[in-house]
Amino acid sequence: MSLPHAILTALLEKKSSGLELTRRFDRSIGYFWSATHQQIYRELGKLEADGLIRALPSEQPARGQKKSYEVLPAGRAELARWTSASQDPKPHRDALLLRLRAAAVVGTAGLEADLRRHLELHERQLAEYEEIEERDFPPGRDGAEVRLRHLVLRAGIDLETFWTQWLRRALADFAELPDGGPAEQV
Amino acid sequence: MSLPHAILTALLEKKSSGLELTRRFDRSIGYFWSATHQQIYRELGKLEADGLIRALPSEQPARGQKKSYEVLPAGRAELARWTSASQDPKPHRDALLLRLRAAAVVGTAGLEADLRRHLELHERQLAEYEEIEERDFPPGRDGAEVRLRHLVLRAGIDLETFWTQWLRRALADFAELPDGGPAEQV
DNA sequence: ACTGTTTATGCAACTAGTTGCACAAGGTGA
DNA sequence: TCACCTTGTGCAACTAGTTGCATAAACAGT
Repeated sequence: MSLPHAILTALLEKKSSGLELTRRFDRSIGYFWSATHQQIYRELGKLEADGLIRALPSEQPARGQKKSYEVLPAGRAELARWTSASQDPKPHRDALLLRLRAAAVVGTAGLEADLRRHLELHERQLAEYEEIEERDFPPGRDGAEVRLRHLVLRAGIDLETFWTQWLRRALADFAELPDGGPAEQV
Repeated sequence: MSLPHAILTALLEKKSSGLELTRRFDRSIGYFWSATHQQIYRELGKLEADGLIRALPSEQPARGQKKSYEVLPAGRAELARWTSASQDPKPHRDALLLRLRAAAVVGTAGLEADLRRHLELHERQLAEYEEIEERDFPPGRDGAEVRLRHLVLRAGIDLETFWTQWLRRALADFAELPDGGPAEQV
């Protein structure tokens, strides 16, 4: 139940249309809360109906016509409420770890190539984060807002660092395993 | 679409009833693929209908009567197929990171207490993983199956280590921030 | 006997996210 | 000027996961 809050945050950072939001979700917010454009448009409709945001009255709202939104005071209040409310962490689900556990019983055949592919994806993501860090967070004392955003980026960098290291270890382990793995014994 | 495969894996490790599966999801598989008992029973029904598992014919199947399942050859084949097939990583969603980003625009009031609570939860989880490692994976050369399972546990340990360190850094940063944060400026 | 608790199975309704597609406006090139 | 591509908005159906509750047997206490 956090997509509306992700949208409120993005809109507070900058008033945007649906498509602009979609683009920013692909680059920034979406790194830790992804959403498709269909979700975003649906949610914008709900948020507007609930009086948390409103469309900027600049242009006539027609299909194929850009429509920008801004956050209303009620929206900011709701976001502040949600941010400060205590929340339990949601259980994670990670298909790759599950597949490794499955490989322990049905064999590792074919898995190594995909581990390699995942390693590449995580390396690329890590490089992207590090570029953002270099560009947007040069060393030096910053205000609270910048430091908080930097903290979030650090989480992304450290997570990708973890994954690349773990995947490298996994691949090294695979190299020592008998070909095909446990399935041989079946 | 991985709950069926999580169940197949768990059943291959050990034939179980719905409740036994539920318990094991709470302790072990569930660390990276959680599921409620309702989900598990529903999925067991589907897997049986699809001919991937079957109920052990020992006892009469009545409500309130334990019913154990085992994996059929078709189920093992499907799990092997799924494990070796290439899969894209699913986009993550992390409410805590989103809240931090929101806090950058609406203020950090109330957030610190919850960060502290999350830190405690992750410390507890880390301790639990380390206990499991000590108990189930004593040092020494192991077979492929044990090494794969250890690798999965290492991922859990490293992830929890990341979170505890990141949260400690976040709390240290908070201590230096002006009280309440950016909301002050509003 | 009867009350309550634990173990065990399961259905139904709801919420959130995904996938596939449709529609409209404006620009580009043949 | 017609066919096609891009930009922008949006609906509908589907899939996966969550929440709330119902049912039944076994057992323990009184």
